[in-house]
Amino acid sequence: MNISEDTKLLYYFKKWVNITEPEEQIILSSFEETSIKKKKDLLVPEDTCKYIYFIVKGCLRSYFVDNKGVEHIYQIRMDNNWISDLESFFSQRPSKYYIEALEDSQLLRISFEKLEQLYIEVPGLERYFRILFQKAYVNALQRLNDTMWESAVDRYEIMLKEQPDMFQRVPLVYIASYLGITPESLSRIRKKK
Amino acid sequence: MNISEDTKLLYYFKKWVNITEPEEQIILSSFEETSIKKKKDLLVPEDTCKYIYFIVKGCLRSYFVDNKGVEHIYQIRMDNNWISDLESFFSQRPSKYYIEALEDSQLLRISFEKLEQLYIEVPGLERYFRILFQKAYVNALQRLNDTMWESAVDRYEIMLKEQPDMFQRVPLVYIASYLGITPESLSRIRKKK
DNA sequence: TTCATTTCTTAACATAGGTCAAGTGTGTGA
DNA sequence: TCACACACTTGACCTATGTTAAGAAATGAA
Repeated sequence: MNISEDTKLLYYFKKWVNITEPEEQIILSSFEETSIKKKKDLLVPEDTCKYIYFIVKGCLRSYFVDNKGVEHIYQIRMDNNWISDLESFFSQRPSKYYIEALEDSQLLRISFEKLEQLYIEVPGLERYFRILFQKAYVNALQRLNDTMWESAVDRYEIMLKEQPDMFQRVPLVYIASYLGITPESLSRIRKKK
Repeated sequence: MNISEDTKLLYYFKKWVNITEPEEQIILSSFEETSIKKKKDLLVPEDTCKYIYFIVKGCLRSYFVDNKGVEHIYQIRMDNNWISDLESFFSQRPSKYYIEALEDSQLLRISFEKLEQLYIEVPGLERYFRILFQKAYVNALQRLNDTMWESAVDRYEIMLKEQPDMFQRVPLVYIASYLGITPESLSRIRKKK
């Protein structure tokens, strides 16, 4: 693992919990470096999600395909975020989702078994992930409220304000799906500005 | 704290983590019993949410009021579930939400400070809440997907199947709002059956 | 540099669900 | 036990967004 990658990961852990020197080594040895090319899948339906991934650099989406064959994106994640199918990962049962790279991406991954072991060896990480999921849950509820009660126009503007970088790196088709609308609608919304 | 209440709370902790005898005592002494009458508020906007509540028995909703004065319910919780405004609780900043009792309810509450202390005294609880938030997050994403991609009819049917008890105890106006539709639409959906 | 593919836009039309307004029951507090 | 608020329904009409279909613009591989 090179310097920039491990300092990045540890930096994000240390933002929320104290990690000792020896713990740092245990953590670093539990993660594996991996990379994935644009348009390749990290996970496909029916496979069990074996890892949680920290995105060192890159961009990925997770989506499912409904019974009419339409793709529905529920997450787009970029640098310094985590991506996985937690439902499959924690139950260790087959996933319903795809995770696909939208850019060539560098990742750090940890397996289910290693993470369980790490929680025991470095109790601070249990705290880190408690806080991470807590925040993720609060964000998901906020996004749920927006989806239920804000118009497509307002959701677009919220996203434009809160994640402007996505509009630089992600095709609008995907952003439309993430917003819960069609590409045609997004196009109309953008035209009105 | 009476026997049925404390066994209930500990039962739910023990479902996911090991708790020793002395730890049980620490936990029980950190929670306070409280109760609330139907239609009373546990939390109102601008107040900081001081507690997380475990619902021993009862039913509560949390909602916000938009700038047109319309109420939007984002959670309805009944027996053996937790309720709070986590955003306000964890940041200890003013809330945007109401939490209101839909039935006379018995609760166990723990304050922010006590919980932080408890995480240190009983590390297993850090694990318990990590797992709790993890599951809550996965559920919130599932609900988000349903809201974005399923029709109102399908969402109604999913809810009818997964939370049939709510239909026995909660007025349809509130269920409609929770589903993200108007009471009129819910009425029409039910008529078609 | 060119062709093919992907991405984005536009327009005409369709529809789910919202809005407004007017009911009918029904439970509960005076 | 009366009345009044609350819960729910119904109908007419409206609007945001979806659907279908076509083509323009941008991107990238040969």
